[in-house]
Amino acid sequence: MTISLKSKSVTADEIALQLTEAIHTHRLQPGAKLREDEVCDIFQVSRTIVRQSLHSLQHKGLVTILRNKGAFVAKPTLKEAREVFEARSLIEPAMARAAALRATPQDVAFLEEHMKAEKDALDREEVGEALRLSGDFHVQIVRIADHALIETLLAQLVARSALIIALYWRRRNALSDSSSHRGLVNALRDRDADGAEEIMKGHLLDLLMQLDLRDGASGPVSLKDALRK
Amino acid sequence: MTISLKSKSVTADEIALQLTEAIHTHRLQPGAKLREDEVCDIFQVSRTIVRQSLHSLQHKGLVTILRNKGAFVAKPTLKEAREVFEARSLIEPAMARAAALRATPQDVAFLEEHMKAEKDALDREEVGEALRLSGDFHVQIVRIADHALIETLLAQLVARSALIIALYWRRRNALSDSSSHRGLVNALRDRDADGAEEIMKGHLLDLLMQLDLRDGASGPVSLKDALRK
DNA sequence: CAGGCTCCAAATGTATACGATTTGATGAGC
DNA sequence: GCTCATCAAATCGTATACATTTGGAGCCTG
Repeated sequence: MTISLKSKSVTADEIALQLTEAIHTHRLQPGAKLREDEVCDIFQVSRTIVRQSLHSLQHKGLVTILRNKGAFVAKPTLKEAREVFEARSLIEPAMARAAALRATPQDVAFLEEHMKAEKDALDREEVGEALRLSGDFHVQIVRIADHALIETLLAQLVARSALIIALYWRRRNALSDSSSHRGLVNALRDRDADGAEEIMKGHLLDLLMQLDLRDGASGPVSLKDALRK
Repeated sequence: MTISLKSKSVTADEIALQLTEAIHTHRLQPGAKLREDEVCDIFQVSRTIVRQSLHSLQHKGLVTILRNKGAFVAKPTLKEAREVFEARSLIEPAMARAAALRATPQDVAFLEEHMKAEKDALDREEVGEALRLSGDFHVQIVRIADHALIETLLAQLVARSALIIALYWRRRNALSDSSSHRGLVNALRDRDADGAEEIMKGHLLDLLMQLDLRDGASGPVSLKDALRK
């Protein structure tokens, strides 16, 4: 979190992070164009850096780059959306099980704090922050399971999930149903591997079931406005 | 293989492909340094393009880039190696099941051809090509399962697997044990979902069991020699 | 002679300049 | 009035020049 004071040193990662946040909080909607020069002006860096950011986000699946056309916030199809949650369903239950077998009291305390922060964000009606924390909860489970590769991998899937929620979610407030997270923390505390696995499995199935076919298209957004806070 | 004759039109992807092949065939060993200028000379392109390639390979997990230090062929730790195969064990059995339910006669014929090509490569003692085909077989299963996201994902894991084999394999020729692949194709042909899933599970477990703790370090290799064919 | 310091060459990081492609508008022709 | 060719502005792709960092050679010093 050390943000350099020298204004010149805005790194590609920082730009990617801010763009990611804008996407997660729906200030940047799927399909929005990300013109290189515009991003340059906003962050006061050269196109070299901006291009690094955009390519990085493309790898994470948040941005689609079309040669000679430009970069756009990714707009997952319904099939891609299902695939993301199917992939998570393959991975996360096993991670929940492993986490239950490894979780220390410190880990459980950390998750408790995490859930509290999520609830607070919801109470303050900071939906974007709540969404981010809700996704990060799943990543933290994998961290406790001590599986660095899948942690990286799931972070990407979670990032895409936020995008998908923007497009295909039936009822936005459904994500505030934190009973599954509560149950998971309890299972981890009790070293209940089977329980943790089952809860995670059901939780992800719930999420998948709430995907909807409605057309998620909506008007474009000014990039500059989206990044202003 | 095809080194473009028009010196101007070597793309970043082509360079990444050739480097990947050199890594897979162990002509470039884990830890080898990839100096930007050197790669520039070899392919006659600017550093811009080379940097794109190296970053792309970093994302795939084949190359590690250290800031202000340079790019190196990745050298997975034993833990990372195990994680790769654990991740595959979570994903691939389910894909084998899905593939068994969807495989057309054309798909089965394609896999038969694929296995034959692999056997031919082994007969010709083209170990690198055989290794590549053996890995690609797994990716093709996912393609048949019609899961684009996991197909991309597994392709990366398979690429890393080749690296791991270079470092941690107990007996190189073990990969020539193609009976599991044979069994998989049969299961797909017979629409035997349970069988396909079980075979894949066992196959990956076999692979994991053959990882060895021996130190995989070895001397550096000349980059130019590694790319000459 | 060991230790460390300065300075320089080499390699990477970043910005800018130039060229190629796309796009949207304009206007001629049907 | 509509269609299509043409062109200019906008935008992206690539190469190159400049800045920064690193690692080590060589020298000084204790």
